[in-house]
Amino acid sequence: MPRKTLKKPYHHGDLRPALLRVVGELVAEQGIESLSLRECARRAGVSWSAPGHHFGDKTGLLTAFATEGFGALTAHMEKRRDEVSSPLEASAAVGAGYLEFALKHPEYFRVMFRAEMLNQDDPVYAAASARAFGVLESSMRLCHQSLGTAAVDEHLRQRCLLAWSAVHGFATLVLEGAVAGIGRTPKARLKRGMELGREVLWLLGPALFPGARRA
Amino acid sequence: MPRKTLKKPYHHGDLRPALLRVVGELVAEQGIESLSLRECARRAGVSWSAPGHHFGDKTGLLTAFATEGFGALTAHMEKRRDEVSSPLEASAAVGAGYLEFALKHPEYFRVMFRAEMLNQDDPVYAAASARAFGVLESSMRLCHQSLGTAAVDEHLRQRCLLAWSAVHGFATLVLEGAVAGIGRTPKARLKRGMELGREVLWLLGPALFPGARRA
DNA sequence: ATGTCATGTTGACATCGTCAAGATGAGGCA
DNA sequence: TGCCTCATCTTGACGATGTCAACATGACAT
Repeated sequence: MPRKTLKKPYHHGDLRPALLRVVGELVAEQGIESLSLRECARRAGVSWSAPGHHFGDKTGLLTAFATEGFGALTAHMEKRRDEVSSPLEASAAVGAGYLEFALKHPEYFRVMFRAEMLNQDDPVYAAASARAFGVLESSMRLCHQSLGTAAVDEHLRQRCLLAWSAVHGFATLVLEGAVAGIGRTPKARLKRGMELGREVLWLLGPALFPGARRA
Repeated sequence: MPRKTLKKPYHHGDLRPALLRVVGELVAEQGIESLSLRECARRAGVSWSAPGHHFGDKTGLLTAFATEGFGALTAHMEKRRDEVSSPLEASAAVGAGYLEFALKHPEYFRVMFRAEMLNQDDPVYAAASARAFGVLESSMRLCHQSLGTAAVDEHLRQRCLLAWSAVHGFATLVLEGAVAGIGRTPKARLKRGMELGREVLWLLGPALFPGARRA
């Protein structure tokens, strides 16, 4: 069976992934608020209620898209982590990777944390988001072990939460246009956001790794 | 003319503030996504398109509501700041006040930063949000001056951004249900969120005030 | 070949945001 | 007082949306 035919066949053949791709396109082009199931269906070349059969409802579609986003975020952080050698560099790379992903793929990032539009009880979603947080946590634990600073840090969870909060908050504020002097185009946001972000997050060092000397 | 009459008069008499109050109620009860102008109008006891005459469109209404929220946030942080004596306590109080406001008034907080639903070019909105950030910035500047640590800190802006990012990120993650072990009811979120938040934000000390010794 | 069932379509309905046109009445001005 | 003006509110209308039920198609197993 051909993947693409000129005469449109009754069955799309690959609708589910196609719809997820379309969601990304539309959110990137026009934002989330104006996203509609019918427009997704139109762009996918399919009738207006076809998405319902694959995702149940709008919440289901966005939950699936967010889940995909968490997978991509996890992969991106792991990739950045594996590009450096020392555990301390790895932690920094994971944090920078988180920010980089948010600024490079705002269409994912903006959906991933919009609880009201998602079904957070979906076990696949929950697992994907937990895995992403796990990358951050494991890199920090490894860092503390390697540094010898409190191999069992009673505050490890708090430090992870602090790191996550800082990087997530910075990304959110930049994406929502709350940080002055960044620019509004995605390109400007990525460039200036990463520059400023590295400076800001670098200051976190003494809070996250109290025992380590500054590099 | 009586403020409230049993027979509803043709003119509401106080519709603008009434609608803003209704927005807060509805967002608190049912979230933002399901908020509709028509339901606001219904609850205000007014016809479905009356809001348009006061706020233009939905974006205008939400922008006005968000502006009100920034005013309330500013007042709350200033109140908490003025309850303590030392500059360092004041900075901590401002940060805790930010978090407390977010958890106590999620109906405001969730709207205030939803850029896509707002008209960020509105000068009143921009001024209100700038004033809120100003409270945080001035308290930190005062703190550094008082501590004598780099009366002119070249990294002051970055440190402000770090503080803002951390407290904003933590509040956001808690509100979006991303932090495990907090609970989902507003009451539980407020209690556990503030407890955990104080612990987490406390760790920021060395990053924000490198010269100061821990209290 | 036959039947089953996932996949996709069509029709219908309530609701929504927004605009234009009309109704109401409070307050200024004679 | 009587009239006029204009901000305020109502009503009517329109296209768009999410969701459901009923129906059509055709891939695949038997």
